[in-house]
Amino acid sequence: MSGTNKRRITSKELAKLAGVSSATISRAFSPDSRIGRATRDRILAVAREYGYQPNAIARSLNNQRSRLVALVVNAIGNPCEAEEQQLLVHRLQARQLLPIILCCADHSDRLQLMRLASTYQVDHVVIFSDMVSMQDAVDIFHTTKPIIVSFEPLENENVSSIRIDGSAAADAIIDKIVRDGKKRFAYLSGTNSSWIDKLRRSWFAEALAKRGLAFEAQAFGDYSYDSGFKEAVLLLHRDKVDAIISGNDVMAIGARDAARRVLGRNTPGDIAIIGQDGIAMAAWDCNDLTTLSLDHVAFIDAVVELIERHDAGIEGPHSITLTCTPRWGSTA
Amino acid sequence: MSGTNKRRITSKELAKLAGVSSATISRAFSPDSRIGRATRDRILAVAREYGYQPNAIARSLNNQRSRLVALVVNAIGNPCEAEEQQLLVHRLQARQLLPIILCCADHSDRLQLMRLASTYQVDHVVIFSDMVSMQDAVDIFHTTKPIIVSFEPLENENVSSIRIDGSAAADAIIDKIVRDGKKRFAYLSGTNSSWIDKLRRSWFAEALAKRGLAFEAQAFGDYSYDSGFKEAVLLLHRDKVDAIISGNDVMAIGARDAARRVLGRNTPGDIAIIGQDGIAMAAWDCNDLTTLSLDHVAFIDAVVELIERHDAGIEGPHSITLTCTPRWGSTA
DNA sequence: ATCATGTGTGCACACGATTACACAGATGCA
DNA sequence: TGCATCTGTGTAATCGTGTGCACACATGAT
Repeated sequence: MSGTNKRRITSKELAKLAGVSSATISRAFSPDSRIGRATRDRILAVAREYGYQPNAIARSLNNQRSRLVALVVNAIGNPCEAEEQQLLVHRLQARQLLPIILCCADHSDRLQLMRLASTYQVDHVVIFSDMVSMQDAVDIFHTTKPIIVSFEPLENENVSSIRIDGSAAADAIIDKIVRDGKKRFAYLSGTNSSWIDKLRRSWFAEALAKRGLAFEAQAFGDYSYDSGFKEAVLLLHRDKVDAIISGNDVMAIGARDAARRVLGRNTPGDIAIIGQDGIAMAAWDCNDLTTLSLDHVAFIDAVVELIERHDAGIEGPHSITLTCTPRWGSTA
Repeated sequence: MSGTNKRRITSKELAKLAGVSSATISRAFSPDSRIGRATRDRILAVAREYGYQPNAIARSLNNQRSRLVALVVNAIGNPCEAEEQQLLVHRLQARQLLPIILCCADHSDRLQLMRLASTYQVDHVVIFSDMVSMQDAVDIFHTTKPIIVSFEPLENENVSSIRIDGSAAADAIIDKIVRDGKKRFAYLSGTNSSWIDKLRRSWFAEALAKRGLAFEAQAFGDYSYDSGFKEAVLLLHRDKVDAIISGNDVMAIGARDAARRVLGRNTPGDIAIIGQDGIAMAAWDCNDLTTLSLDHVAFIDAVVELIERHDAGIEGPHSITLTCTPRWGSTA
């Protein structure tokens, strides 16, 4: 019984064992279907005895519903996304949905991967990555009717999206930095020019413009600690800035380390460093980062809400807007 | 054509469009099957035109191979595992295998989740979590013949495992700490008593025993930064230890912060702090942790190797052993 | 011309479940 | 009793592919 690798038993075989038809087996496993109380109990007992469980692949084929959800992410290790991924996976599993992770550095590989996932007839698609074009996604997943998307809105009946508004929080942060006397601002991008990167940058750019200021320097990293470290050295040394707005928290930590270690500058006195995301690590004692943070729970609540509407078959593209708040630390 | 949500076209419909039978369609998509060169080209052209792709669910049902792989993990955000998860996901995808993530805090929920995944006829199972009993795993996945397992070896024809040996590295690390004059050692566990936690602890315990020493204190965290911080305060204040061996790197960072911030102690002078895992963050300038590290690439190579043997149908339980090495930082 | 061989295609069934439909028996009501 | 209604079960079709078998045709050797 335990550990032996017999072939899995099928519904037809179980039917013979229980002295019923395979249709009745199926009914015993469907919560609300016409079946006698006694019959169901007997079948479930026999099923337990022989370790029977309905084959989800066969069921999916018949149902036209796979209960699989594709999650397209930039990276699994990346803390910025990991916390949200973790939450979402839990929420999905509570709804008996299984997440398939699609994660790819290269662009054409990513499209290939999305096509592969689409052949598995996934019921929903959640796109965390800012590297994928929504139009590509729509083209590939045009059968799973609406697709759930973070960030990038697209005028398409099949796309629901979550919009993020960080302008008020950025304004509050810039306000404090300016009052502290900082004058030369730099923006440290996470990618060359993704949709979300431009959006985040614009919040701060507008806050600066309102005060007659602008970014005096611009650097491009790749969202990693190392790139934050390296670019910060350049910004501080070459451009002599005294405030760095980073595209995410991890690069901000790298920048802080660079300022402290390589150039002997301290925050917030010599230089202000601002993160974005509000990951747990930002609040660690050794970091204590000032950051524009998004409520991860609210974000995932929104994703789940969109998935539920999709599941319920409510028509039309949906959109939910979330606003960010500042987290005040000792780096600004 | 783009973004419209027509129903996906089936092989039978495409057959009609291309003027062949559905069997021929199938053959056009199977790399080595007897089909005329010209016919295949024509079919592929028509398929591209109508956006046809074979339905993987139906294929899985027929094939008895789903090309799905279940990954059982403790947490997605957890950096200790995330780097390996990331690597593995890439390697799987290169082999056209799709990873399903199973991630659960609660024990009975986890079993439930594994049962759910098993109904999807996953081809392989990789268990990263030290919280799941191998016997449970074997019972649940007894149809997917061998299952791939990290860490815990189990005498079972269906289980292949990867063994980790950190004894030599632990010995080298203890050697240095003892020479530095440290005398009172504490072990900071990540879980109450998981298999891997006991194993890791034993490497250091033996190294101490060899020198006539032993752990004088023991604390239990949960692999998180916060628990490392909290438990370290107790260990340093109550037990007056001067060396802490942590079950992973993240808790070690928490312990270091606690020592520095709450009690004003510095490493490695006042106290030695040792991590385990060798995650990228350990090498960040702000951390520079001394840690017993495992080569993640080699680890994932081993996992993939086991999966390939499984795929190739090579019988028998397999096992691969990896050895750890020390990473020297400024915390010991 | 005959036969062996090889190539390309269609037919029909299998994979393991769900479900519309039909039907037998029980129940209720007049 | 006669008829309508409801309950529980079986039959058979269906979901979309893959593949063994049969067969038609082309090729080549004798």
